[in-house]
Amino acid sequence: MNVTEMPTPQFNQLLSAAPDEVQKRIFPYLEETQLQLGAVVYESGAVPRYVYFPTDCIVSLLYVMEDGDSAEISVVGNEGVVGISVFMGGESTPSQAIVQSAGHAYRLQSERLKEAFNYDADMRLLMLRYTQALITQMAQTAVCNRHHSIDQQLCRWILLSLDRLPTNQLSMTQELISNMLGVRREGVTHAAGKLQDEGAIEYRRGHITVLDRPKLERLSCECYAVVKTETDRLSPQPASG
Amino acid sequence: MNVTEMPTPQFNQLLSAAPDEVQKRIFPYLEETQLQLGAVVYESGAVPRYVYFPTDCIVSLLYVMEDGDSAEISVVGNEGVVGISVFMGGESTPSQAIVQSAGHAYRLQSERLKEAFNYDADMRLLMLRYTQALITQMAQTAVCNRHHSIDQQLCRWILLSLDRLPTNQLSMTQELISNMLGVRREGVTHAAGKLQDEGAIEYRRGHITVLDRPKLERLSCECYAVVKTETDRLSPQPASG
DNA sequence: CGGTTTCTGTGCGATACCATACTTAGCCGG
DNA sequence: CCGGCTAAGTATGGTATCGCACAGAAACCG
Repeated sequence: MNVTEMPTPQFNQLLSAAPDEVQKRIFPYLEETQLQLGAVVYESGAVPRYVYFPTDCIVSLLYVMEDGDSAEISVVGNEGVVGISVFMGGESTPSQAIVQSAGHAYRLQSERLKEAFNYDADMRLLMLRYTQALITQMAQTAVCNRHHSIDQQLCRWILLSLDRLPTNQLSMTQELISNMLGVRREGVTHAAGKLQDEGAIEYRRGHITVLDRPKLERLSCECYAVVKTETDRLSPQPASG
Repeated sequence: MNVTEMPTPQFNQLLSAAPDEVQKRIFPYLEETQLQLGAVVYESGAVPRYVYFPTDCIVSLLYVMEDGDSAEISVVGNEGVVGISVFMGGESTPSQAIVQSAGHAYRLQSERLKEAFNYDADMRLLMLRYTQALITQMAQTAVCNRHHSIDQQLCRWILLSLDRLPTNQLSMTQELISNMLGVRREGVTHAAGKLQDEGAIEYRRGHITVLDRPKLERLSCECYAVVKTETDRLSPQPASG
């Protein structure tokens, strides 16, 4: 896939799996957008005017605390949508959505998704099953934060990101990763150094290349597998046509 | 409230706020149940046959890891329902639900809730808004696990429990609390000792009495307030009639 | 090509929490 | 009232992570 070209809406799994009738209704209103690294998709407490369906970008849901410390709650790629609070009925959420890996997404006016959600039972099921996968991810993040080492969490984080990208390379500084994991930058340096020594990854100034994915999976805690399995289970079957 | 008597369904806020028509449909099928401390309401990965609407008990959603370590993901009292995966469409979840404070709940066959959910848009909104509050709680748990001390987390945990009980006393051993928080029992002993020295709580063998709630709120991290505010915001207005 | 910025590596002390082992104390049943 | 059990307190040492300070190195930019 040439990342400078806008992929079609089918690259987002939710849009792709949406019922035909819903596709007819909302596809005309989808707007192609390019999301820059670090862009804030929505702010904490704000009512999002648009929801975003990523195709080749990654958006992180982040909670930023009063003292500026932060922690990633979950991550959204082309398997999902940013802005579930729109159809969950709460409008806003206390978290923030920021672009973790630049790329493209389709945006849609919140109201249009809400309509489709209320109008079509299949669409609703699709969105709710995705939401449940997201819930699993948040729950597992809580567990992981409690019990696992930075090393393990870094593995989990890289793998989750990798699953949402077409390449085996992440463009991320250790500083940014540390913000996501909610740890010090030095901690990430240390963990990444170990992974490099082990030959699992290679990195240089803002770029991580995964060399040995199986090794990364072995070094990760069980949290990655749990999230992955549950996300797959709850994902729509790839459209046969 | 006499805890040996079964409260009416109205003691659960979701049942109480359910649309009249839904109440007519499902109330006849509600079954009073008594939940013992430690009872497993549903197992990880199982498809729950019943959902539970607590009235004066507390149920914790817990994740238990391969090595036996555990962590509480969120907590459900009379403001909510245990078994959201039933209407979210995923059927099962990787977490476990266990009774953290004994008491009563109404149970309902999962299918009946699912029907009501699909049948009635207001009911759906009610359940989804509650689910969003639950999501906030999980997200905040993740953040809290990452950044806050055991002392702060204990305060948060006591306050969240207190909000779901009619008294200012919790019947909990430090051992159980440590399982919930995912820390060692000694850590809880230490933190609880400090809170007692400060005059915020008093405890003896399995019973914690809150003496100075405002102090507890001050000693807690911001996480409690965030969850409380968001839960209140998303809660149904108390039925006027 | 040289200067500047940004990213990464390292060292050091502080600390919160863990693991283990053991002791003390409260509660309950006989 | 006395044993026994379980809950809670304490001691010691180890380790992961933090906080801070700074040094080296790669990319970038005129």
